[in-house]
Amino acid sequence: MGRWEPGARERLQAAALELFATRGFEQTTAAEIAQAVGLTERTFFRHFSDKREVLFFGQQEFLQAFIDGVEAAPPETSPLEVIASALQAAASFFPDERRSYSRMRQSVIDQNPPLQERELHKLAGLATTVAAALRARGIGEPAATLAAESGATVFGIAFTQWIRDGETRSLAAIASDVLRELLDLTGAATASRPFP
Amino acid sequence: MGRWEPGARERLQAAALELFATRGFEQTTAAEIAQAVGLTERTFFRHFSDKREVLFFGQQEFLQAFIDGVEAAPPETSPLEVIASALQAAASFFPDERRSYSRMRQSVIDQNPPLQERELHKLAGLATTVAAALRARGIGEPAATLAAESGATVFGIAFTQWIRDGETRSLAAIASDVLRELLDLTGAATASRPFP
DNA sequence: CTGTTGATGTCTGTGACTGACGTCAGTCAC
DNA sequence: GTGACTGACGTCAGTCACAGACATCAACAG
Repeated sequence: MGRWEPGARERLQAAALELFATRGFEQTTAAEIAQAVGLTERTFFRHFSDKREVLFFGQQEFLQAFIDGVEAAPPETSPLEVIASALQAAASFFPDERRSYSRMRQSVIDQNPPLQERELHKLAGLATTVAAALRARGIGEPAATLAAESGATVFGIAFTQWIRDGETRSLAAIASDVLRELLDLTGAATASRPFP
Repeated sequence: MGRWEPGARERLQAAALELFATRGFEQTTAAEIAQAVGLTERTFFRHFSDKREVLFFGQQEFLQAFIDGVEAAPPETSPLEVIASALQAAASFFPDERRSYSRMRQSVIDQNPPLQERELHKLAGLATTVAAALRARGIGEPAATLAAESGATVFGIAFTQWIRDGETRSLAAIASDVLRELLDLTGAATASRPFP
């Protein structure tokens, strides 16, 4: 056994979520989180660049899943089909067992503007990365960015629906539905062609 | 003459942008901004809820323009046509004279993650408000949110293009083009109908 | 047995932000 | 004209997020 308990980062993340959920984000200091797992404030900030990051660290695999989904699509696939593939890959990172945890986490975020800002920033980063992956497939601008941002939007709406009370469908199924709705929406507009 | 020079808020905003542009956002303290216009730090925070807000205060009219554009659309208009109307209305808030100022401001934001987070939060707030306006017109979910978010995305991409070096088209023209691209993108996907 | 390394603690400082309270010019009632 | 009132500001003191510098100590390589 080492000098310290292993998994300091994970313990800090768990303690932080619990404290944020009970006392609230602002009413919880970084020192309190650290103390709750037998560490000091300084160590907290060694693991997380700032207090908010404790709720967002470790999303690298999720982002990678999204990218993998992009690259898994066969060549010459239309941008939105690539996005559909990416959405399915990303959704696999949120199996139903994770739903209740996600719900709790999201309720904390929804109650704190600073956390919402960070979440939006992460989502924007995702869109930027996906856009780059699309460009690497030969898709030009602004199509790549447009498709990537639309994918992020669809994912966000689907995720919100996934954690709603009473929702039982899988995230993959919901995401597929939402993407379909987006196509219907724009399809309807394209059909009538009232745009200059 | 009063005891103090009038327009404290505007003077603070101007000084802040200038200092952020020269020294950088992190290297500029709120106290320095205040001192630059003969005020104290405490007064700075009376005008702006936090340091970042000095760059974002006063966007109420812009948001209102967007909403006005939504409400100006004739009844029974398809969601994306409503968005097109809103985009045109919003674009009128950025005449060409404002381009160079916007460029400077954006370059400051682009260099500072905390400012980017705030900007995304404001844009998300815009989408939320527009979605509510669409729902008030009888558009259901998720169509309303989807359309509003797409509108925000289009505006964001168009604005980025409007700011680019060498760009001479008006924001309204660019926004119109980007929206057209979005329709082409989804239209192409809808045409082949490869989605389940 | 010894040098190095990695994760941690300790100490100390800066700057964002807040609450309580004091100040003073203009304004309005009387 | 005088006094109460108000709005915009200053002063003071405090909390907390975060960062740099340095010490500590188990583990591990040699």
